[in-house]
Amino acid sequence: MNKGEKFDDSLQELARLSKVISHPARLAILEYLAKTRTCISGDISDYIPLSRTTVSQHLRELREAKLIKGEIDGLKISYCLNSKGIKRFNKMYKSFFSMLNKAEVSC
Amino acid sequence: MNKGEKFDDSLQELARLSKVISHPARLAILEYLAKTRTCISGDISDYIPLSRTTVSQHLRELREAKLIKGEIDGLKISYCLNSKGIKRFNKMYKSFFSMLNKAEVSC
DNA sequence: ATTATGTGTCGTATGTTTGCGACATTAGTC
DNA sequence: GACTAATGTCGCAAACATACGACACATAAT
Repeated sequence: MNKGEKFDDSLQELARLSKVISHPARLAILEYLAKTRTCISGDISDYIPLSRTTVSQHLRELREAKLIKGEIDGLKISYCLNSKGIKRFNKMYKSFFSMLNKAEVSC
Repeated sequence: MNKGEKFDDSLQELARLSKVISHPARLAILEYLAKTRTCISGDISDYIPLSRTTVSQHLRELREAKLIKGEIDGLKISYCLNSKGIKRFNKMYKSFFSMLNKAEVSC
């Protein structure tokens, strides 16, 4: 039950980040931001078939995971990809999976 | 609510696979199988601080996601990495993230 | 100062995941 | 056949995630 103790930190962080991208809405948001590099704000909820409230929550999770950034710009908020955070995630992902790929499979 | 309709198939599948690796226990199992290429069976539950039942459930999820294979070998079951499934996952992951990395960030 | 607009946060309902003990199953051993 | 060992499956409880309407908050326009 003592989650903090049971598993290796790096496994826990990779798990945490994977969870963030484990929802189609969040992937769709990232995809949308990649396409419209103009970092448009929450009219993302027109593009995605979910209520504005729900989209806002997904945006928060993405922001907390440092996969996107949000900048206040007058009335609107401009969201965009956080390439630093994305690269960090990529690095963790790669190092885990290259370990798996190096392993010999013997069955 | 009609999950099947809302999002693109490829997003949904990437989300589904990401969810599988979004738990430290499942990552720990994969790591263990990579280290001990001898594909040892469910004494994984000695290595991981969870009950045998719980480990067995995680193994099932990994198997259903085609990230591992299990072969009956007399009384024991030999689990090992499913490199084909892992590669497939890697491909999906890469194609999504290379799209993100190509995007210009404008804020 | 009132109103309209773009947002975020709270509370709540409903669904999903996690973890586990108790039971079932199957393969070898005596 | 009865016994043990290695597993898997069922059913429950507790924790967590998802979705949303109602409300609160700011900024800008009138």
